[in-house]
Amino acid sequence: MSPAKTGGRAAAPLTPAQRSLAGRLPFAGLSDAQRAEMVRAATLHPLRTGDTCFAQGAQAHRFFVLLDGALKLVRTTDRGEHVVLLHIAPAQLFGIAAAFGHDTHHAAAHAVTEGRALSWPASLWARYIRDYPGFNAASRTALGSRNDAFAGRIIDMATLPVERRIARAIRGLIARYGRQAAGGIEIGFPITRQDIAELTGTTLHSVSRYMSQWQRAGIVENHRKRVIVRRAEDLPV
Amino acid sequence: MSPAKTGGRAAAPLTPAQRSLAGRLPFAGLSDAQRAEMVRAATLHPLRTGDTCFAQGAQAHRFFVLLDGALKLVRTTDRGEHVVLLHIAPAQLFGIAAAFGHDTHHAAAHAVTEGRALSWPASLWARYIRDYPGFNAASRTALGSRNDAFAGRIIDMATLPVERRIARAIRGLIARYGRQAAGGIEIGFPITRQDIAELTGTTLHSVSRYMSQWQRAGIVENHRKRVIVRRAEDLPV
DNA sequence: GCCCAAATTTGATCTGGCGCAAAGTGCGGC
DNA sequence: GCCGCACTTTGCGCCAGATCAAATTTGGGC
Repeated sequence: MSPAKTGGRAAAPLTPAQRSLAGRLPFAGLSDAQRAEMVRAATLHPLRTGDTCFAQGAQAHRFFVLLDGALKLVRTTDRGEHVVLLHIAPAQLFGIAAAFGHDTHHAAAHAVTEGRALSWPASLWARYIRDYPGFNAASRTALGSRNDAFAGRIIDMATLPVERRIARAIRGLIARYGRQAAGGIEIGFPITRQDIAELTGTTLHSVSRYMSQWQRAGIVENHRKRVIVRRAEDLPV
Repeated sequence: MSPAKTGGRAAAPLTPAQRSLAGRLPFAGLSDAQRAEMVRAATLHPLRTGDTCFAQGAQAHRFFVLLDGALKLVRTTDRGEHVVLLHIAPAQLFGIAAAFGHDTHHAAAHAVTEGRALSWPASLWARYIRDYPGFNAASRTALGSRNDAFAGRIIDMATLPVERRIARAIRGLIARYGRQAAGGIEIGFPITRQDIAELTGTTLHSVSRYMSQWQRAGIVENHRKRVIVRRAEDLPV
């Protein structure tokens, strides 16, 4: 009945920084003691743009939650091609090889903005799943929404021509990471044409071509590593 | 402490048929009483080839486990194109909209062989997840392996030419549903060129062309709705 | 054993988008 | 403020694979 029995004796009170983190754990239904326990077990990772949280193929020693910022999960093929599988938004779990029954990470995690993440030793995964319903639910949500996203990607790649795939990818990024900008909504982190190509399974050339076309039509505004969408409703389909 | 309190009074003993089903529930760590309870709550669905377990967009009243046979999950786009998202093998959960937080099924489930499935009311999902660790684990496994499969598909579609996608799809089907046949291993259910096209995001014409090529090279043997692989190691990459 | 619908094969043509090449351009660093 | 690099744009030729069109095969139903 008492899950917070990690140490026999009473734990030291949380520092103010830890207390702040405890309040930001995106797991519902945890008691204060449980939040405290999780924060004590966690490591805080400040992330700068471009940082690698973990590499593809690395031992999955830890699993993560993103607190702030954004990152991308990238899988590299044996022939060196990069595919962006997913972008991670704050409050989402990532690096959860344990959930797939893997002992290595099958993709690399790269920060695309500065931000912060928390991580825990993989050995705690099963315990949190078992003892903390909110954590169990969060892990399930993570898997469920990834499934949705992946299924959508498969449909898109199987049925849509490149132009519309790019349009949908940009719409998706705007929906999840959009922020107000002069004259429209912009994707909330620096993103290159190459990145968009890796996200849509095409080449940076095609991405550039279609986006230039849209810019001429006044639908988007292109800058180096920035995309501002002026009229999302006019992006193809 | 006593989870099997569904009815106040003692439940009737299981019929032999029910007892047999109870033994086949693919959830580890259930007590006999729990197995009995699940079987009593379940509906048995005999499936004939071509049967629809549920349609895309239907209310997700129930979730399922496949006992025997095989089925495919198909999503149809707004423009009427079919994409095969996944094949389901025995012991796998499917129709688990609840796991994604959906209240409708986002794909149709069609039997590709005769077989049997069990289903439960969706209202029991949360209870089983909470009370039956083996069920919780199975649901997690289902989501995890789907994630893996989907991620693989995305990588393939983003980086491989059609011929190699078809080859990989056939390899995958052989690995999961292969059975001994005269002169090689065959895919364990009837499958058309069109089906393979919907599984690889291409056209039946391209599938037919490449498979004919492989047949001329003695790598496969093609029949109507049947594929026998003679030398899997010679399928492209 | 015949008939027919469904599945498959194959040919001919067309084109979206890739590969290659080269010229522009914005931006961080010094 | 200038330099250089990374990112971006654009043109051009080409080809994998889609589309269009038909002929051919297959096996189940009667």
